[in-house]
Amino acid sequence: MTRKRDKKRANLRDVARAAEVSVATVSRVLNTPDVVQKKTREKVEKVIAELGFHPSAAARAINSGRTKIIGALIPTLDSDIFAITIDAIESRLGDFGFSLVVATTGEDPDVEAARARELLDIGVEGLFFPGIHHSQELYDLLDRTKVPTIAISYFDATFAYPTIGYDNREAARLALDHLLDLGHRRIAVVHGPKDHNDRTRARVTGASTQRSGTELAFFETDLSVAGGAKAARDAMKQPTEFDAYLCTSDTQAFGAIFELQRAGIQVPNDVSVMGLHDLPSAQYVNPSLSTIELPVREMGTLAAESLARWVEKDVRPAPVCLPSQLRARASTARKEN
Amino acid sequence: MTRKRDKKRANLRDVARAAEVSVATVSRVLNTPDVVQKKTREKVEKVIAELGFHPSAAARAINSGRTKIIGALIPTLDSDIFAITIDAIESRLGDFGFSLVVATTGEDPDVEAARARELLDIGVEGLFFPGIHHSQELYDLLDRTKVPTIAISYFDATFAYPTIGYDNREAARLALDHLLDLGHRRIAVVHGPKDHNDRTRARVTGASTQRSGTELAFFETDLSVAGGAKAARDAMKQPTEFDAYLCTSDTQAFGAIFELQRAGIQVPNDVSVMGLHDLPSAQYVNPSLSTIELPVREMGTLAAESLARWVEKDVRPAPVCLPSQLRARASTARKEN
DNA sequence: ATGAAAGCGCTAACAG
DNA sequence: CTGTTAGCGCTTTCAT
Repeated sequence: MTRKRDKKRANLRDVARAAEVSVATVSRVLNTPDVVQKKTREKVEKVIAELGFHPSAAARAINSGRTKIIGALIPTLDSDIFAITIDAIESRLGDFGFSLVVATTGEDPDVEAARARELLDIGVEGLFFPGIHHSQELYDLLDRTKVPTIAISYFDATFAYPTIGYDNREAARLALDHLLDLGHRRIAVVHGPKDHNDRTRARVTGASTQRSGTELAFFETDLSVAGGAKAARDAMKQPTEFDAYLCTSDTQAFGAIFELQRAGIQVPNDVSVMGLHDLPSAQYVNPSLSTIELPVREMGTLAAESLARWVEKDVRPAPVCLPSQLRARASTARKEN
Repeated sequence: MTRKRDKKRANLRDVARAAEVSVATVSRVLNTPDVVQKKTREKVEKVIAELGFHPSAAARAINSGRTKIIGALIPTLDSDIFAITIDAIESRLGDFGFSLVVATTGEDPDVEAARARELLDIGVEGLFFPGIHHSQELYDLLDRTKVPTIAISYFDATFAYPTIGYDNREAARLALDHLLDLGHRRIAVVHGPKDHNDRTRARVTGASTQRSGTELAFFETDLSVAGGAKAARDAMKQPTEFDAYLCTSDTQAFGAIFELQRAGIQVPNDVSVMGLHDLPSAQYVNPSLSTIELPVREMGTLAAESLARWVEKDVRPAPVCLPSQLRARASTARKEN
C-alpha cells in the first residue's frame, strides 16, 4: 500500500539503491566506467539492465551542458540537393552519438535567425547553415553563444566560420567553359532565385563572361523541374535562338530538357543543355545530362565529422573546398555549323 | 575584480535579482504571463531583454517534462517522397512551437528501435514512423513510455497507433485497373524491396490480380531511378513482351521510361508505363507520367497537426485515410491490336 | 575506488 | 498577485 513504486522511470537513485552503491558510483559507470572497480561496475550494469534504466538527457544536459544535439538550418528539405546533404549529415552524426534537429527557413534570413534561436534554446552544441549570407541577428547570436558553426555548400576561406563545400563560381564556370569549348555562343543561363542565396549568385557569376562574340541571357526561375520547364518556355519565346542552356541546377536542367523536347527541339542536336550537381538521375535521363559533379554526399559526411570533432575535441576545422568536375554526357554536343 | 560576472548565460536568478522580484515571478512571466501584475511583468520583461536571458530548455524539461521536441523515424531522407513528407511535417510542427529531430533507419527494424531509444532518451514528446511494421522492441519501448506516436504513409484503422496515410493497396490497384482498362494484359510490376516495408508489400498486393488472361511478372529493385532502369533492362531480357510496366513508385517509373526509350521502345506506343505518387516532375517528363496521386504533403501537414494536438491537448487522433487518385497522362495508352 | 553533498536552472506547490 | 522552498535527475568536487 505504502509502497512508493509508482515512479514512471527508474532514476539514478533507484539504481544506486538496488545496487547498494552511491549515486556517484552509478554516474561513474555511466560516464567513466574505467574508473570504477570491475566487480562494482558489473553489479551496477546488471541492475541498470534489470531496471531498464536510461539516464535523462535533460538532467545530463543541465549539469554537463552536453545535449548531444546538432542543429541544421536549411532552406527546404523538399529538394534533392538538400535532402541528400542532410541525409549524409544525419547519418554520419549518428555514428558520433549526435542527433540532428532540422529547421527549415524558406531562404528567409529573418526566419532563419528565429529558427536558429529556437535551436540554440534547445541547446544544440553545433550548427550547420548553408552559405555565408545570413542576418546580422544570427551572427550576433552565434557570437554570443559561441556555438561551433559550419557553413556548407559554399567555400570561402575568409569567412568567419569554417566553410565546407565547393566553389560554386568555379563549378558554373566549368559548365560555361564546356559549352564554349563546344562552340556555343548564344547561351541561356537558367538559375534559381538570387535573393538571399549566395550559392546561386556565385554560380551566376561563374556562368558569366565578357568574352566577345558570346551572348548570354539570364532566366531566373524556381529551383525545380517546373521552374526549368518554365525558363525554357520563356527562352524559346525570345528572338534569340540559343545554342545552349546552362542550368545552374540539374533539377532545372531536367525541366528544360523535357520542355525543349516537348516543343520538338532536339537535345543536343538543336541545342545543348548542361546541368550542375550530378544528381543520381542525371545519367539516366534521355539524353543523359552533361553536368558538373558536386560531391554533396561527401560534403555532408565530412561536415558532420568535422563538426562532431569540433564540438567533442574543440578542434576547429579548416575550410575545405571539395572538387567539382565536369561530367560530359549526351546532352551537350559540338555546335553544328 | 571580485565581480563574479563570468557567468556564461544569465539565469532565472540573475533576472530575479535585477528585477527585484523572486525567481517564481520570473518563471511566471515566462509561462503564465497573465497571472502576474502588468507593472511587474513589464519590469521583468525589460530586464529579460536587457540581460538577453533565454530559459534553459534542459532545465525546463527536467521540471515540466516538456521538451517541445518531436521525433521522426524514417528510412532515408534521400528520397523525394520522404523528403517532401518530412518537409511538410517540420514546417507545420514549427507553427506549434515544436522542433523536429530526424533519425534515419535504413529500413532496418533493429536500427529503428535503437534510434527510437535515442529519441526517447532525448525526451521527444511525440513520434512519427512509417507504416505499421516495426520490431517488438520498439513496440515495448512505446508501451513503456506512452509517447504519442503516429504511423504515416499507411492506413490501417486497426493498428495500435493512429495511422495517417493512404491506402497503398488501393492506390496500386487503381494503377493496375487503369492498365487493364486500357487493354494491357502482360504487365511488369516494378517495386522496391519488400523486406520490412509494408507500404511496398501492400502496393504489390494491390498490383496483383487473379484475373484470367492476365500475366504479371514482378521485379524487385532499388527505390530509385537507377533501380527502375535496371528493372526495365531485366524485363526486356525476358521472353515475354510486356504490354505495360506498373512501377509502384514514380522514381522507378522515370528510370523505366528512360531505359525503355534508350532501347528504342516507344512509350506509350510500344509499351505503357505507370507510376505511383505523382511527384512534382511527373507531369514534366516525356511522355508525362500517368500515375496515382498520393497526397504526401497534405499527409505531412495533417500528421503534424494531429500529433501536436495529441501531445498538447491529449486528444488522440482518429486514423485518417487520405484519398489517392488516378492521374492519367501520356505514358499510358490503349493497347494496339 | 567510493561516498557525501553541493549544486545545475527551472517549475510547482504552498503560503501569505 | 508574489515570495519561499522543495525538489527534478544528474554531474562533480572533495573527502575518505
